[in-house]
Amino acid sequence: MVEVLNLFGILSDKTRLRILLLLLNNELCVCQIYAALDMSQPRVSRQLAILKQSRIIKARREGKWIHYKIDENEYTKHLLSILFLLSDWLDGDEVFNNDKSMLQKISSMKNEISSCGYLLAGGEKCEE
Amino acid sequence: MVEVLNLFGILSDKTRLRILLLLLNNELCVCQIYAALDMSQPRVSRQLAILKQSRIIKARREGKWIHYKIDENEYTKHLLSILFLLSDWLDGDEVFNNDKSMLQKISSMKNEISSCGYLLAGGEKCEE
DNA sequence: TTAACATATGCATATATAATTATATGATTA
DNA sequence: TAATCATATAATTATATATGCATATGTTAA
Repeated sequence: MVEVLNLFGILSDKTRLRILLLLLNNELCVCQIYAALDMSQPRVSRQLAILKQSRIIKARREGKWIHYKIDENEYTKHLLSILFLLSDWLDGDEVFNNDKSMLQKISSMKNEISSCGYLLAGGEKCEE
Repeated sequence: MVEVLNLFGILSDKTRLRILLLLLNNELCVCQIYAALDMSQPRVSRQLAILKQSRIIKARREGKWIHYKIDENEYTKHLLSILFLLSDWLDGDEVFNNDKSMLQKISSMKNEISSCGYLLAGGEKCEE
């Protein structure tokens, strides 16, 4: 029962839930996630660390970037069933839809994302 | 998305999850719940109040007793799908199975349950 | 090797929430 | 009406956890 409770604890946080819904069909780097969610980088990284420690997601380094995706194991098998129900339930949800369309826009960008403005139009540098 | 998050928050507490799993197929009075879970009455009542306020369960008074059952509405439709997945996932879980067999034992008792000992063999009075 | 960049993490703080104990409420029965 | 019983709730305390800010780590490029 501990596993179940832990899973629901994971899913009861808005940041984590939004991250997982983004990762449901995609492998993404940290910058794409915080840009899509319009959140600070530490905020996203902290939750990614929690998800990783619970063996819900897996990291893969590629140069400067670290990509995350859902780790497929016995535990996440159940998670995926739940997320599947959810994507149905959330159909029409404003936050959910907005996250998805944001992701769409930036799916091919990585270099254009900056940690100070989250998503800079033309890849400008941060102003200090 | 708020509803979804609230639901997962509800399900991430062990006391509440165990209560909901008991109520999945039964209407029960408070005393049966705290006896089956071997918990104090206030502890159970507090969580029942939270579940009721979230419109997950419904109360029905019958004399001295108050019976609770899952409130069937648009919201709990999704909850039930999840609980259904869960009862499968938890198959073999010790706490889950123990709760169920405890409930079995006391399903026909109500007068034999006392708030001081939770479940008294022959309906004795509490000793002060 | 230095600068720039992507990501992670330590610390401090704020907030939420569960449990216990004691007591209140409301119904029944003597 | 008084006593008893089932349940609810208030107050306190303890604990967990999310976030922001600052900074550390590790990689690439100049």
